[in-house]
Amino acid sequence: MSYYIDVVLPIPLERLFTYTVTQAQAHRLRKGMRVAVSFGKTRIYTALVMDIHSNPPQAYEAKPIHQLLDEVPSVNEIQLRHWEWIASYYMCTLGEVFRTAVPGALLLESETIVLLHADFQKESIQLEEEEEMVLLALKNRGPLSVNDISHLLEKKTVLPILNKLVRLKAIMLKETLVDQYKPKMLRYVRMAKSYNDEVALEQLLDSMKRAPKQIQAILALFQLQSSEKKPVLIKSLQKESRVSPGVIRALLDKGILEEFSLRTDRVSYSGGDDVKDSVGLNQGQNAALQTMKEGHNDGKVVLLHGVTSSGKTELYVKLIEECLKNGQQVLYLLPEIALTAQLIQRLEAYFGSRISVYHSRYNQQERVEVWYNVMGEKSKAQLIIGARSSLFLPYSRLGLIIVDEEHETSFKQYDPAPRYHARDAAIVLAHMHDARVVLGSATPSIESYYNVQAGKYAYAGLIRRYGNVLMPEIELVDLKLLRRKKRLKGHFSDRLIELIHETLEVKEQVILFQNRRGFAPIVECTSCGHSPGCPNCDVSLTYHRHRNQLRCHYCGHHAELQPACLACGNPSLDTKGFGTQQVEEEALTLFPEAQIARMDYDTTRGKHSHARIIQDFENQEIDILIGTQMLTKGLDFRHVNLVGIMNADTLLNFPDFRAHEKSFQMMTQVAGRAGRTEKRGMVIIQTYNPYHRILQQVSNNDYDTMYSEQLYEREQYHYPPHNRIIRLTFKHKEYNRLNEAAEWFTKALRLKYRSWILGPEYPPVPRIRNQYLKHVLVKIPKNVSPSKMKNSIKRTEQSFHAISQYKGVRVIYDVDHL
DNA sequence: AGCACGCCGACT
DNA sequence: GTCGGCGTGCTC
Repeated sequence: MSYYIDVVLPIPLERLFTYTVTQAQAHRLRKGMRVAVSFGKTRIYTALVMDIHSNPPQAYEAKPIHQLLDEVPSVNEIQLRHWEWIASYYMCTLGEVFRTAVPGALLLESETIVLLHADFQKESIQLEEEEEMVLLALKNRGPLSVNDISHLLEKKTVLPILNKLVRLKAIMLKETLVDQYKPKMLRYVRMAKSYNDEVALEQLLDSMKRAPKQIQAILALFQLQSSEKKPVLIKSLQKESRVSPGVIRALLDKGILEEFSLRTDRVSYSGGDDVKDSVGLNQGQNAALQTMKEGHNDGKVVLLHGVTSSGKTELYVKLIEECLKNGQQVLYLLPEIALTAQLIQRLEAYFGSRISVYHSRYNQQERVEVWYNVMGEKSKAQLIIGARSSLFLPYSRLGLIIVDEEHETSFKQYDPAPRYHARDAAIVLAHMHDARVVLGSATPSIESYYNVQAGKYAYAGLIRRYGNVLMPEIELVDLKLLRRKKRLKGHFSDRLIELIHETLEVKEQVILFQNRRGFAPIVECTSCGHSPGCPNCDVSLTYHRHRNQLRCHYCGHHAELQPACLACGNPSLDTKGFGTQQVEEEALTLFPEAQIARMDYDTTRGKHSHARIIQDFENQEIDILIGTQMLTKGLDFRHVNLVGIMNADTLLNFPDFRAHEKSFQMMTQVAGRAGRTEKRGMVIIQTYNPYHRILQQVSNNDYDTMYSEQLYEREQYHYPPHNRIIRLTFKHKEYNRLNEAAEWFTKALRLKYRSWILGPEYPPVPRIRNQYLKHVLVKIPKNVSPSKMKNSIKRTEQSFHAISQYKGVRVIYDVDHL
């Protein structure tokens, strides 16, 4: 009997692929194990076994697999079911989910290695210069990768040359798997076995009378062994015995000591184990906890709606505690890596060594370690804190998922596929584990609140700040009025300046929020109106002052700022709009004594720069912190008493049906940074439109009115949460072809769904990296099942791609687009 | 996604 | 005349 396996490959292909395996392999293989398979002419991929059977494929001959990569499954059944749900719900392939879910280091790929052919007679053949270079390099440096050779010859396409050399039997090509994961090994020492009994040891020491340093080292080793009761690191022996490395080397060479290596974890908790019990809760918290538990007992997702600084974390701690006690795993999802540092610090106090962190700034090796620790149900990975990708770890006994700041849009992956929403995918995952879910926010998403109203989710509220600290006082400042009265200094109203002075005087801190980065987004010629744009993307370039540069935020293109307008030649360029940089400069002149720092995308590129700014601000080495969205993300600063929102209108005027919801959330969140201790904080919102509904709702902290007004509008226009949406993006480098293609697709959809299809429309930036874009928005009617509608769209795509002119047009699906 | 095969412009 | 561009199709 022959055996076959169906595997999924980490590439965007719809189908599974079938390979043959031997009987022995078939018996060892199980669903979820990795195998290396050759795919196509040259490549070797890591594939995942989905099925083992003995039905030979009809239309082709299956290839044998290259090798097994696992003894036990790397991916469990629940994960696979979860992946399948993601692939079907978010309209992507299982392979794309596979690629995103598994740490890169577990996905071995082949590399072509070039070797010299053993019995090649060089003299007999006349070779080209480049061919000679390759052979010489191979002779001198040994086997090389194709990449090395392309470096060597300083060109991209080297395969023709290599193929010719292969034909001449001068070289050979070999595919090798590169194992990317190397466990970190530490070097230890111990006495060689032969000296384990006392007699031998005494003899040894006697014989070493003339090597006092060596004796010193051996004695130190014994001392360390008895005091530490665990293997002794070579490093620590050296330090403890205070001998030179040579002495230990000599002992190792003589065979008196022997070296061994142990695998160690790169990521481990270094604090002590003196964790504390969770604190008592106040009355409001207790009531909320009770409600949450009832909700969970009804099998519902719980939305915890707690105003900023109301002590949501303590409630999470209680729930986590309970779960860990039952030996279950807990996942704590955060929207941004930026938040983790502060949160980890807080949670480590309770859960110490049971915490593992997982996010994209971790390197591959670290991620694999967390993966295996979760898989092995290790206690050090019982509580996972991470960004959305930590959803994919191999949990086997998940008891609780907390989605903190659930309203944050960064939970949705935008590019590449799978374009999943971590909050929603977490709820599905929890369901598969029969685990509980808490969604926490001070400003819940309309979607989640809607689910509460619909009775799908349970609701728990915390309306008071912890320690009865008052909610900040919010004051709207009318910029229009002030401008007329000439009471504006740059972008600062006199009221804001006054309050900043007051705050600085009492040594409190100020946060200024400006929702734009760069010095001035656009440069414009005042005589002809021309504004320099990006050559690859249809967008104006942004002016960055520190390098006197114009940059494109989409493709990274940059150019020097020209002294004169390129269109009309007049030296009349002017900057329009303003960003954090300009606010910073104005602040520097207005408040020369204050320490001022800026935090935005530009100042936080480095790995730790972000953490450093936060740290400095916490330590009150910074008085005024100016920043963008980053500042809204749940950071907890104790000495901030004034928050200034420089211009609320840039938020409100965003052309998007969620703009008002987002503005409310963002302003409420920034406002919440003010006054977290006894003193009541102050928030100044500067606007040209102080009677805007949303601004009124922000200043009255009136979530409910905001919700019902927004919901009403969304219902009118059939937007989420009332109707689900899918956004289709068409992409091609030819303008006309793209237009025709998008038109064709939209017409086909309209035949069936008529008014539920919007577009096609150009996005705000209609060309990125020389590719034209067009959007179509599909609203799913209430009486149509989303999965049916998705299938129908996919079928339309098939007919679409069968048309030869449209073959090269890419179609991208974004289900539940934000 | 890669990669090979296959057909048209600028050049040793 | 070739080298090399990327359009098209296939991968068990």
